[in-house]
Amino acid sequence: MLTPTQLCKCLGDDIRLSLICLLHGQGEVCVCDLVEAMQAPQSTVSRHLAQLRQCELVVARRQGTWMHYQLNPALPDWATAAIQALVAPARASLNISLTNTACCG
Amino acid sequence: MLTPTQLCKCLGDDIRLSLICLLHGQGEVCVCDLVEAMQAPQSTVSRHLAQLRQCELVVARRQGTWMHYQLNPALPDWATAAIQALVAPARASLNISLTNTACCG
DNA sequence: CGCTAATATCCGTATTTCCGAATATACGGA
DNA sequence: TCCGTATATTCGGAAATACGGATATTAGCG
Repeated sequence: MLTPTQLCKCLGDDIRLSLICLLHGQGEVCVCDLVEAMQAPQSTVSRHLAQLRQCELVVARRQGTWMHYQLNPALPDWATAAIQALVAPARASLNISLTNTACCG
Repeated sequence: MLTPTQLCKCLGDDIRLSLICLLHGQGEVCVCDLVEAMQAPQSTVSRHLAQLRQCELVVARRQGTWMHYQLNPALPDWATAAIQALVAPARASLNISLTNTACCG
């Protein structure tokens, strides 16, 4: 079960916090869009996504060869509240933008 | 200036998160009480306090040989909100208790 | 000044985390 | 069944972080 320390550890990294920002309020986003937005190697993004999955911050759905990620809609309230508080200032300080290329269906 | 990533890094450690919980809603607490509550070596607690000071999450006031710590009352709103969201579940998962021995004035 | 108490800092070591190229896996289509 | 695309995992090494005993600093007191 997710603990506050684990949540903070997950969010205490620029790449992971950026991913959370990209997903927040966006519904599902596919990995290729995340990789492009992050300007980081695919393996790096994938590794961080795995970590977010492991903590159950995000959930993934496979559609053919594509994976669609979204924030776990079943997060505990305190986690949702913490993320909510952080997303806006994180977007500002990390320069987040998602150019929805919709590379996939 | 405090960034969301930095805040999360600070809170992403059991000892530091515990210290924040001990200070939250408590006004000033002196180091000896914190060391006792944490059941950790003094140098370890002091090192983590220094880190929290560096990020300006806490502020310290000297009174004679004692140091009194408290949450920085001038934190940005988003940081206050995030901490607020985390403190209750953190107290539960970390088993926090402050036996106010008031070792010092 | 010398002594003691409270706290901070140093420093060598152990542990954790991060990176990204290479490789593996899963899937759809020919 | 073989191929190409999308994504995940592996792995060795680099970098960051944590630890705690020893030591330094600061203050009060006689």
